[in-house]
Amino acid sequence: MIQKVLIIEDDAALRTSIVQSLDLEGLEPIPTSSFIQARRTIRSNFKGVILSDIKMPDHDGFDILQFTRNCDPDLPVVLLTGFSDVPTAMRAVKEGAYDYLEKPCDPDKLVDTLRRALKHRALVLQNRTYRVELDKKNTPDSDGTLSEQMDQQERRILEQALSATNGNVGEAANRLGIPRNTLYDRMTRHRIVAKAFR
Amino acid sequence: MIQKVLIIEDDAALRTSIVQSLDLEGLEPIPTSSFIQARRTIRSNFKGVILSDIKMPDHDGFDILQFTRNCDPDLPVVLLTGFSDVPTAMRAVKEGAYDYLEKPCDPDKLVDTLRRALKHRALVLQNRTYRVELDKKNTPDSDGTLSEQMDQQERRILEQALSATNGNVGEAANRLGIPRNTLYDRMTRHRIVAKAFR
DNA sequence: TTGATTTTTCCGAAATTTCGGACATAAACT
DNA sequence: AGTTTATGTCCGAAATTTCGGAAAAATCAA
Repeated sequence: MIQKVLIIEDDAALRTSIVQSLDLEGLEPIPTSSFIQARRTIRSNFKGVILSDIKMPDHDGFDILQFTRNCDPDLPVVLLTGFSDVPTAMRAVKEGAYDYLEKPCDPDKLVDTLRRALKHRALVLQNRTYRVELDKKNTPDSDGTLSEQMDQQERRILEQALSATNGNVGEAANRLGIPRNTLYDRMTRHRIVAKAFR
Repeated sequence: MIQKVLIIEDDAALRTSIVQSLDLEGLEPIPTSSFIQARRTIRSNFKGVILSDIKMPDHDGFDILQFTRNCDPDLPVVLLTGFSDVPTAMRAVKEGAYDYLEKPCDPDKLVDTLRRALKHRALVLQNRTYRVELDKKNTPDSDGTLSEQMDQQERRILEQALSATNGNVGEAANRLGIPRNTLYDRMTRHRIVAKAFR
């Protein structure tokens, strides 16, 4: 399970306190004190979420939000907002922030929210890998000579049968419903050796 | 995008108010006044989320939570909790509720939370369909004689080439790099007729 | 209908593949 | 060393596939 939390918070005391809360709950805090510092960690395949103060000396939450969304629109950003800043935070959510928390915040609530965000992130990432897997399975058609395509397929089947039988040629031949010799013929044609599957 | 929200709330006034808020935001509220009534809607492939009062005359939120989790552990349940009941709600979250809201609740916050839950649900459902798709693509291997598997593959390639050329056998043969006659041979073997692709 | 064009089938020789059997080799076990 | 077991190669007859040429059938246009 992914559980990194990139923290962007200039107030050192609050930062340490958050780190402690997360550590206690088995999450992996990555504390930073500024957007500049955090920047290089924000990537499209970052295996975690972002927790950022919404108001900081050099940058505000919207910068971070924009940068992050540009980098990966499905990377959750949770904002920490001061007492009177709730409307701003709500606006930020409308613009794509995942959630917000009011600043003197209950550690439990913080962790709950982050876990939700992390689960969301995990789902998105898994979704992506599934998608590329499916693409891989769908594309291999449509090009190459018939004999080339058939050769490839034959090679795949042979390799699969061999690895299923742990490199035992005789048994693989049985499974494939062909005599042992024929399998050897085909293996020779494909330059496959059983040894590679043991 | 999925956007159903199964509402379980015995207080009619509050229920209507919630329905209005959701309607306004383009969600699809399904109002019910009791667990019994809501029960039949809760299924493992329900394309939405559940919003339930945590405390009601006949049942409490934990019943609903348990029933729902039993039915589909990835079906988000958002609980509505009274003013003094926050600790209970937090416990419910630990036990698998998706989130909770304190009862005199801001419609915006309500909708934000539900949207998060819906997004979560959408991801889970899409994930599942991807998974079965992948299974479908992965399983057709590994069984059947080699010649059977090759036949299937050949048939697929042939049909694909033919449909790509709109049923023109000559052109299909060109693409496949074999003489027309050979393609006819193979088509005959597979009982494929070009006419079917025009 | 007639003639031209395309699609499909038929034929048969050449090429390729199959597969049983024999054999050489290597590793594992007694 | 001797036995067993599995790998990998070679041979050659039988079976299957390929593919050019030609004939048959279908389609189309005038």
